[in-house]
Amino acid sequence: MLTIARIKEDYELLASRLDKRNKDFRPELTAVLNEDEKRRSTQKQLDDVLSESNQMARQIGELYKAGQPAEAEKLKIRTTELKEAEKNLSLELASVEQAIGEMLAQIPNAPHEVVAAGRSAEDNVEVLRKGELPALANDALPHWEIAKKYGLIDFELGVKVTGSGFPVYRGKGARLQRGLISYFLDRNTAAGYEEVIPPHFVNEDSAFGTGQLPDKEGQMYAIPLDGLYAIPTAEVPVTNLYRGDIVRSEQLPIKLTAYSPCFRREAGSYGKDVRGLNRLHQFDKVEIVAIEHPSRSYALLEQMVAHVSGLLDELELPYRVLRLCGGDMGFTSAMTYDFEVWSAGQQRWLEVSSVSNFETYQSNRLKLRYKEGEAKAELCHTLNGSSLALPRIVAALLENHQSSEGIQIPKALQSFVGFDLIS
RNA sequence: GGAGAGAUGGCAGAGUGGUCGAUUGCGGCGGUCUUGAAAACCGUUGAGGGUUAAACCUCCGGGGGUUCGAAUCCCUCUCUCUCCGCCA
Repeated sequence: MLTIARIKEDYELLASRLDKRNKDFRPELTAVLNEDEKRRSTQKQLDDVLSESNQMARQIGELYKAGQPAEAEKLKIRTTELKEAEKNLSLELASVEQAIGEMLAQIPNAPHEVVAAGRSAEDNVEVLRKGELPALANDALPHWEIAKKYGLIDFELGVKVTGSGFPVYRGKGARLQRGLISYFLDRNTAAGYEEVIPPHFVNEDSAFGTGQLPDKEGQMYAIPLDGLYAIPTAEVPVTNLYRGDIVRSEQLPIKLTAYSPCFRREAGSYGKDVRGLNRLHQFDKVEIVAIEHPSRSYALLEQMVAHVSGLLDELELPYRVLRLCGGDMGFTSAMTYDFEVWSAGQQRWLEVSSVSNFETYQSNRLKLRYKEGEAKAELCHTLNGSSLALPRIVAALLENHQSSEGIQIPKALQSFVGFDLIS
């Protein structure tokens, strides 16, 4: 969430940045400030009442000690009034605070200065394009046909066991998954990310901390009996490792990487976009998460983008990098780069990674701060990105690297999967 | 799943109704001493709200209650530990 202090100080700047999202948030921002005025005055009234109560309690104690219970009883009449006032003011304060919280939750992050204003994916800015689009034979297949032909993935079996969107990987298909996960993790740790294995379920506090709750509740699988949610991405448990912490500035940046299965309900998805591996309810992903000092977070974002680019280079996949426009960016992000690989069998671009800087939007919810010297604790910046999401990478590998001999495995991957050809 | 114990500041650990936001130790920071370091000694050291600054208010796992007054008493939830049972 945005902080009230920042809304107050940088009102016009924030409002104009938010304009990039193609909506005027001035009414919302103003409402928050008004409500905050109310909060402060209520708080003040309550504090005064509490202050008087504390004084009276002290006096009463002293009177009892001095053997003057009659005097003490007299004072108690006033404390009864104070208690009533305290009760009312507390309720009022709680409701004002709740209102502020709900209002702030409705306001997305303010896009960074360089982010283009825009309405939809049409307005995204391509910042990099790399690799040759392969010229495939006329009988080239989409990945779901290839997966079937070589017995790599069984979608029907997944339907029987669980439901659609839960594929079963077999043989070299399964081995390819495992190899890719190892490959990504090794490359990430070599780049300075600490490997972690997080829980695959999180509690409500964690889901709120990274912004899945309340807005995306319907997108997560829930286990109401235990108050848990299946993670939609490792970002959630990994970022929440530091929820509520105050780290010392020397510890920054904190860089973490984690493999996890990801679970998404994808309610409302249908059609050719969800064919094969394009969109699944369960998929594997290796994530990178970073916590950084505000002054260096954008430099780190660029590093993360370069790192992910390096992976795609090694996988010999043609790709492009887009800086999302305000209208296409996620609710919590200040700047996002999307990576799309070319799917030769489908003749379309597939998103395989999204690398974002959330600035203080997440850390404000997480109460994740750093302390520099003796200065007051300040909010950290949080970043994350996929490095990488497996299914569409697999789709692109199968489609782009197909030939009459079979599927050629890129050199960088061969030692991880243990073979160089699927045939 | 059954029985018991517990949850206090970065850590350890006092505190069982009235100047307790909290004794003390360790750690951290600053200083004295030293060529430098260690040791010793002195000082300092939680977070949030609020204020020009102060005053002031809140926080002793979460929530509720008793009381003029709660870290301390009661209820409840969560979590941790010990023992038993079960088990990858």
